[in-house]
Amino acid sequence: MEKKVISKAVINRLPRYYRYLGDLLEKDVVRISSKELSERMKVTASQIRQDLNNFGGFGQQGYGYNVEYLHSEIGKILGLDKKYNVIIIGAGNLGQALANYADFERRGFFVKAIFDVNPRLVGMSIRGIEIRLMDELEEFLKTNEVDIAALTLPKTQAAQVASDLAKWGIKGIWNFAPTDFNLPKDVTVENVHLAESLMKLSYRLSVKEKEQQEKEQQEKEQQ
Amino acid sequence: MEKKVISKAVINRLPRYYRYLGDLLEKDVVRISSKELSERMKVTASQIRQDLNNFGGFGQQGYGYNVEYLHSEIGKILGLDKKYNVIIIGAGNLGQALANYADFERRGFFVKAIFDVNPRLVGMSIRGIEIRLMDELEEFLKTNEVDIAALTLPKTQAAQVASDLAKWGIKGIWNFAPTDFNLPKDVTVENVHLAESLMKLSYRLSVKEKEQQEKEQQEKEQQ
DNA sequence: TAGATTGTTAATCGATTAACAATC
DNA sequence: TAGATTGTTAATCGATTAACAATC
Repeated sequence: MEKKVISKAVINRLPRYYRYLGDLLEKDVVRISSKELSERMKVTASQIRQDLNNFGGFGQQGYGYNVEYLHSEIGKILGLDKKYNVIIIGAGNLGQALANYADFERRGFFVKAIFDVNPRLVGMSIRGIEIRLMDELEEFLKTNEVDIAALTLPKTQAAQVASDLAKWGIKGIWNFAPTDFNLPKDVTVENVHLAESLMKLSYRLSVKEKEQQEKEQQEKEQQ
Repeated sequence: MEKKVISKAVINRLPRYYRYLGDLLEKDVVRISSKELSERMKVTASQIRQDLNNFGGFGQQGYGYNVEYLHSEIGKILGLDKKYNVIIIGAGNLGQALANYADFERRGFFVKAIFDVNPRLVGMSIRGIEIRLMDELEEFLKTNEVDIAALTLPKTQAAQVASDLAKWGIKGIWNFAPTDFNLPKDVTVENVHLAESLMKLSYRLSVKEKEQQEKEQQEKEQQ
């Protein structure tokens, strides 16, 4: 059996293809060629075709790709044809932001509960989703099938909670805490490190600033 | 002049080095070798040395790296030795979450104002940061030096606001809207696409599920 | 059929890893 | 000095791009 492992670079690009195809679908575009898509997405047509052919031949020679079909196929590849039960751990602003983001439901991600250590928040609910005390987490996981836990809590608590979650059978963690976990390899962790994203921005800003300064310096010297 | 362009892969790793070194610093670790760091970070020692030597020789043969010094040097490379004035556009949950995240200040990012189209929010303030009406944005940018605008608003409004910001001189955009912008190349955009991150997680979960199913299938056949 | 565009192989490019001389 | 570990060159590996035959 062809056990083809798809490279991480390809997988990182798939959601972006999915987004662009979804946008085209909304604009009622029926077909698109790799060339046309490449111009919109600012990648090479070659890369698009190469990427897609990791999963199968979705196009047709002389025609291109059917937008609706390709969108749906990439959705399947990304596992968006399934439903996921999600819990949010940490009812701070970020946790609440995720709970409020109804758009995730459209993709099949349903927030079932929010947990927090703060007893004052207990009983509150966001879009009908109840905030519960952390103490109830283990029991909740016994009686509810949960696919993904989003961790929006302080770094100090994150590691402990993550290993508890792994112990209690959670297989998917969407981690917003600025730390890496050491978990059994059957647990999949996807990190969102906001601080690191911001640092990449400041890196690029300061590189450009330096370039600007050097340019000005050169102009001065030429006088 | 050696105009060495640093590869994107290297830059993506820098904030993670910075985080690990910061953690070591908190634990009062004075020195670390590339080998030891590589074990903690689960990358090769070779990669660490190769990455760092893009920017200079920060280590010492036979000794390793001084944690405090290396941390500080990477901070400078990332532009964290400077201060950045930030505005947040979109006072929804995510915008408020960012405004409340005091930790950014520790890195030199200061939120100066929050803007929203909703007049009801105007006058409210978060951690002393005032929420203002979008109409005031242009004027605000004339009288305040703003380095970075965080865009936490709906996709429908994002593109227009982004091009306004570019027009009004903003050079750094931290974009949380699920869309790409087409801006002059002197504007640096760093994207945080949460939905895409979640899709990567569901991809990996569904690949593992498929593997699991195949395994069970094989076991059945062997009987 | 002629034209267009895919799927796929081959060539190129870049990034990672290995190896080791330099040196603290 | 001997041992350790860097900085850096060379080898390997993987990803991207180019090219084109296949085919709609």
